[in-house]
Amino acid sequence: MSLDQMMEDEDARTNLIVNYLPQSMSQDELRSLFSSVGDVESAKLIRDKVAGHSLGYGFVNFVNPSDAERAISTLNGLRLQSKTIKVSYARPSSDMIKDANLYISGLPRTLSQPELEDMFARYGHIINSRVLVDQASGLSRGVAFIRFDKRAEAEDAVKHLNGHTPPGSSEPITVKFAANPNQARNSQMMSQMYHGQSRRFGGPVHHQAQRFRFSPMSVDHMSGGGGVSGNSSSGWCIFIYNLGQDADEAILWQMFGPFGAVVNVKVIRDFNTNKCKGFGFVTMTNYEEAAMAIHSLNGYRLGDKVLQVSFKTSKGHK
DNA sequence: CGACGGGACGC
DNA sequence: CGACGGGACGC
Repeated sequence: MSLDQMMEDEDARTNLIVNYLPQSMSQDELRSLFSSVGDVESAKLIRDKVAGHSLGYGFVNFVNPSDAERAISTLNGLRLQSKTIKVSYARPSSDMIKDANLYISGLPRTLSQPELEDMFARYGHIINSRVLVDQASGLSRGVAFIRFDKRAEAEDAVKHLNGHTPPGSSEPITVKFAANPNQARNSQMMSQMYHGQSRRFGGPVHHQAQRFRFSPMSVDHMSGGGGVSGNSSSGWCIFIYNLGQDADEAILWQMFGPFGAVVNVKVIRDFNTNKCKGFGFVTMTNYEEAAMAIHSLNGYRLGDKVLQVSFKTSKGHK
């Protein structure tokens, strides 16, 4: 047996994962709480890598397995502020358990959480699941999350159940990997933050040096030809090509926000992998600001790629 | 060298 | 209800 395996076996009986911690709880407070049960070898609060705020969960490794066991029985379900914490054994660390959270939509509104798990259980070990309900009515929204133990199990579930119509239903369900919470939030809420951005992306500076790059419909070439999509009430839709696969909504806000009123941004991702397909859209309210953004950002180098930025062409056209 | 989306992402 | 994968004296 390897040293890694021995240590893993040790950890399996002493290392706990603690979920649903209150936002304000610090790593010291986490350690302190669990020290009331026994000697804590280590306590780690997981934080956002860049922003540094708590992600609401952490790991506590005890010295003695018996204390870890007691911590589960005495602290699991403890109410702290508005939260009820969950204390359970941490699975051995592995990259196979990462990114195993699925997002399911189009579910029958009558489907309960146990029934949902029954549908998915054959593809692997379910760590947790949740059916989202409408706040006002308390009724199912037909949307759920399921976290599998292993990513491969989740992949298997996507493969078999995406597009599948449950017995007694008329509608196929969608099963895909869940976006991470940061990603999901960016599409809403950030519509206020395009003020105060630095000149990192040029900003609405006049007479900026131009980079000449091919763009089928950049403002420079826009005279005759194909229909530029929607002005009207929705604003001006801009097509951004050559984004990297990890591009997110935040980067689009950051790039276009300085040029004016941005009403919407969207990174187009592969349905299953959630990786960017290389392009996205930004809608801006005012033509002049959209034109300035296109003029300035077409040819902009983002990471190792040179962006092509233009008004979106009409649907169905290349 | 690749090229234009589209329901819902946490009660 | 609610953010489940860090860091690890290594290449």
